Parts: sequence; C-alpha cells; structure tokens
Amino acid sequence: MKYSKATNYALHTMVYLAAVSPDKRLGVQQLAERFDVSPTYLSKILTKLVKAGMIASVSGANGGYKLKPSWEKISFMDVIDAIEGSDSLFDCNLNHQSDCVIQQVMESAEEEMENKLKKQKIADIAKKITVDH
Amino acid sequence: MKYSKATNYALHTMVYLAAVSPDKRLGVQQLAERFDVSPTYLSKILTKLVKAGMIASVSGANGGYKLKPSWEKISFMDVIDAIEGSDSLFDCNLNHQSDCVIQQVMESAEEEMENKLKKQKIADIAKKITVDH
DNA sequence: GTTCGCATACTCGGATAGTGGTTGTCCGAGTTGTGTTGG
DNA sequence: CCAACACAACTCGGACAACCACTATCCGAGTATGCGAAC
Repeated sequence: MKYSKATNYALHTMVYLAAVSPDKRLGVQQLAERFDVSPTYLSKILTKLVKAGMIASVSGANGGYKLKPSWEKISFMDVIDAIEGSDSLFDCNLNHQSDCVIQQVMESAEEEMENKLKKQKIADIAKKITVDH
Repeated sequence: MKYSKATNYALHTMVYLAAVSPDKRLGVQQLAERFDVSPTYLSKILTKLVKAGMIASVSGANGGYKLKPSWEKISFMDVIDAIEGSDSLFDCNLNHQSDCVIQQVMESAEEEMENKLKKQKIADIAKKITVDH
C-alpha cells in the first residue's frame, strides 16, 4: 500500500504555488518541467484540485493555474482527499453479524494520521521552502 | 490507496487464533471456511506470517497453524508489516537538492498511525471477541 | 504384539492467470491574448 | 486610428494503452498420522 505519485505531484504543486506567489498564475508546462512530469498528465491531476475548489484554471494564452482566495485554509488532508478519495484505508469485507472490532481499531489508528494531516496547512509548509519543491 | 484484503485476512486469522485457543492447532481449511476464502490463497497469506515468526505451521495429517509462544507481544503493526511490507506510505521520488519537507510531514503523520497500531496488541482484541471474527 | 508399509490428510511453494488501479500519452475542442490587416 | 480578423499559445477532457500489484487458482512435492497386514 502506497500513496500514489499523483498525490505527491499534487502536494508539491500546491506548496509551490503557495510559496512562489499565491496570486501568480503558472502554466502547466512550467510546473511540469519543474517536477519532471508530462504536462498533460499533471494537467489531469490538477483538474481534480480544480474540481475540489482549491485552485482555479485559466484557459487560453498566458493561461494556467492559480490558488483560489481561500487557499490558506487548505490542509494536506484536503489535497490527499481530492486525489485519493476520502474512503477509509481499511474495509473489512467479511460479513460477521456484529461490527468488526478490527475495523474499529484500524479506523481509529487512521484517524490519528488524518488529524495530523488536517492540522498541517499547505501555507505553513510553503513558508519553509527556499528554492525547491 | 487501501490496505489489501490479505491484511484483513491476516488480522482476522491472528485474532481468531488468539481468541479460540492460543495452543490449538487449526487447519487452513477451517480458517478459510470461516472467512470465506479459498484455502490455498489463505495458506499463501499465512506463509508470510510464518516467515515473520508469528505462527508455526505443522504439515501432515492433523496439521495446521498455531500461534508461537511469544504471541502475546504481537501488535497490529507487526501483522501489517508482515503482509504489506514495512515501507513508508509516501515516497517523494522527485530529486530536489534538500530533504523534502513534504516527505517529512507525511512521514510524521504516518508515525502517528503506526504508534497507535503498535500499541494495539492482538491479544487485547482477542479478549473482546465473542463468536465471530 | 510389534514392526513395516501404505493410504490419507494436510501444508508448502512455484507457476499461472484475471482484474483493477495507477501512470501515462495522444488529440480534438474550446478559450484567450496578440499582432496584423483593411477601412 | 480603430475595428475586425487570423493566428498562436494554452488549458480541458475524453479515449486509449502500458504496466504493476493484488487476488486468486491449480497442482506437484513433501510430510505427518493412523490403520492394517505380515511376521
């Protein structure tokens, strides 16, 4: 089990947008070049972030992606949910009568991680960035 | 991203072995029937637990699987590691100069979950089981 | 009664295959900025 | 000088393909148990 590369690209893009300049519009080509991905693939990932309401896309010449006004509230968890979906990491598909105790344990452990990720805002990390990411 | 079904089967098997009777030997057929899996597939999963030193397998007539003496120390995390491997959930494969801050955030969040899973012993959960699981 | 051998029940592990999700690529369509042309 | 038009740059989104991990099955090999036959 691993987080997908798409999640990685999404997180890096968000942090980069926040670090460089939250108002600046950046073309997918520049972003793709920076992260060494194909532009069309990155575009597909960013579309998910657009649908989740985190960034805005501008078509046409000089178009690109830009953070939306409410960007400072966005957490790591938000981005991950947008890409991976918000399903639980663990599903007990066995049909026992009662609620599955194992399921409960796994979910509560997962919550620990999610709480940490909800606290971590993209904006906080963007401040720490110097050149890269 | 999801935990595999194999992990679910492994956890259920461990809890079941601990609940029924830690010394009792159970055939893979009974176990498979209980969890509604094919015996050969479950056997393949349990082999990983054997190699991790959690259970012992006995060949031949009246053979089966049994918990090893040290079973009470086994945590959820141990079982998950045995099945899924102990790699980090998140790998930043981008080559930036410095250490990736995003990677650090993800790893620390993951640790929160892992700590919880390390505290949860199979034996503790086995006590809560009545009939099923 | 004891021992040997065989059938039986069982796990082990490699080979194999289906399936679904991830990772990409390709391309046509739509959109915006810019420059050019014609009045 | 201004308006209309054409072109270039760019994103959008669907279709499609390669790849890999997960899931699962099959079967031959090895192993322990128990029963029966032979001495």
